[in-house]
Amino acid sequence: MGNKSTPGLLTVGSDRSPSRAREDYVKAIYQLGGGAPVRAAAVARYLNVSRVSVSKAKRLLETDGLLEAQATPATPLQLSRKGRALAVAMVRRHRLLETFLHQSLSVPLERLHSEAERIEHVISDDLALRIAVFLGRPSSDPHGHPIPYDDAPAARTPLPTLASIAVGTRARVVSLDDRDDEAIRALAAAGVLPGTTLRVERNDTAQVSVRYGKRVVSLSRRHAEMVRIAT
Amino acid sequence: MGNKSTPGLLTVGSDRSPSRAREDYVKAIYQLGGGAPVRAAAVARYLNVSRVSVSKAKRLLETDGLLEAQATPATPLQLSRKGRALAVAMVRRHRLLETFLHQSLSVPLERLHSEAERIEHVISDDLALRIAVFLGRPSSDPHGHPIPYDDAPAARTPLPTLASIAVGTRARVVSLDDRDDEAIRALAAAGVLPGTTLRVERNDTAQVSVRYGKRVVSLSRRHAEMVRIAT
DNA sequence: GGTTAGCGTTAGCCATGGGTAACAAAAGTA
DNA sequence: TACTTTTGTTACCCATGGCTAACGCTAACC
Repeated sequence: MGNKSTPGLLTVGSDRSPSRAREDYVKAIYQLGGGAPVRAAAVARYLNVSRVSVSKAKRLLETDGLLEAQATPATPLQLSRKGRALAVAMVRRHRLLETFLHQSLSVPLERLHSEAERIEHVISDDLALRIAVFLGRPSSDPHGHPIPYDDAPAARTPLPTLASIAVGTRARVVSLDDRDDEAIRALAAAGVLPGTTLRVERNDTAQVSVRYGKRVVSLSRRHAEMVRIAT
Repeated sequence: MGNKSTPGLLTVGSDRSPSRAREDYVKAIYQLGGGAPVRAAAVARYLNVSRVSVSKAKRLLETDGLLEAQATPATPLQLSRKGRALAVAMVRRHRLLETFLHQSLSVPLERLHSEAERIEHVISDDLALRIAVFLGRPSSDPHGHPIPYDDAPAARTPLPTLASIAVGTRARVVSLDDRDDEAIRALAAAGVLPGTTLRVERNDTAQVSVRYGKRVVSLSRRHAEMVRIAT
């Protein structure tokens, strides 16, 4: 019942089933580190759970062979080969689901994440593949994130965000962080979507203004930080 | 861990999350009684859980307002208006999912049930509606069961089964019980599918033989009991 | 060096889901 | 009516998920 759920970020969903919890931890570790070791406390913050819960989950995940055994308790968490494969499978399912929900069922952009978040835990890999085929094996989801078809760690070159760009620079929007409904709604309304090419007009601590074509829009810094771009 | 799971029947799935369990109980009560009161012991048998678990679930369901309050402990379980609405929504989601999985993703008939069984607990009503629209609001699922679009208790006139028919009678297959993979596979292989018109050639305690067109197939009595027909 | 902040762990509690054993009350059956 | 089976309940146990309080350790910070 106690579900604090910060502003827009990941809300684990109050419905914890055993396998669902494991998958959430594995996913979190993967998202945070992209293969690299992650501090347990970071995972706790990310998932909005106590450090204690992470500590307990750690044991279970190790038993399941999803986590590399730790040398000392303080060693950062590292996914095992199996854990990484599971994480990538989750990401694949998530992005395929988002793509399907958006393209075929017209689910609005800002609702994709939460809807996919629940379904991704219950569909089989076979079903995910069938969805991929149905969609024609799309290479990226509606938020601009690449869809990994094999278990490769998905070369995570962290692109710069719109907030980190100097005034005057031209950039192409690559992807939007999909976990914040409100931000997505605002960005979509402003026309800042994957594929859009724009130029930074202003960039101060509070606001980032961008121009594309004839239109100039102001984004809050928080929103600008959720936009990944390529120059 | 202890999951006995009888032959092919409903296997609750070891992944019990709070809401999932509630929905399974409500669905079971609905499927067994079709609106009429049901004995708790029957529910226990149907879901492969102990009577104790049902007894405990009863309290929770009453608290949630899904069950009508009982006069005496021995009173059969009866869904409340709210419980019935939930049950019908579950059935609707289940059948829409099966239809979509079969028609769009070509998931084989005998795997539809278990796949839909997991997904139905995590999709929103809005999503179910979108799927319905996507499919053109089909009136029945691949097993021949009607899809309820409103919350009407879905007039359950229990059709006779193929096993209860006298030799020589002509009948049209209306639906197949979708919960038994093995039976579905056998029936589909034998060509006994919703829509097929056939005639009963033999009907004894072990076997039921039917003819359709030039083909004559023998079905085990158990399988024949899973085929609902109209004469 | 000392203080402070952050991290991971243990102990103890709550709720949910599920199970046995045991028992009294109902329902069937002879 | 008397005996047997079925049914629902209570008392206890187990595991999972999560939480707070409290403690020791480590690593910055002054």
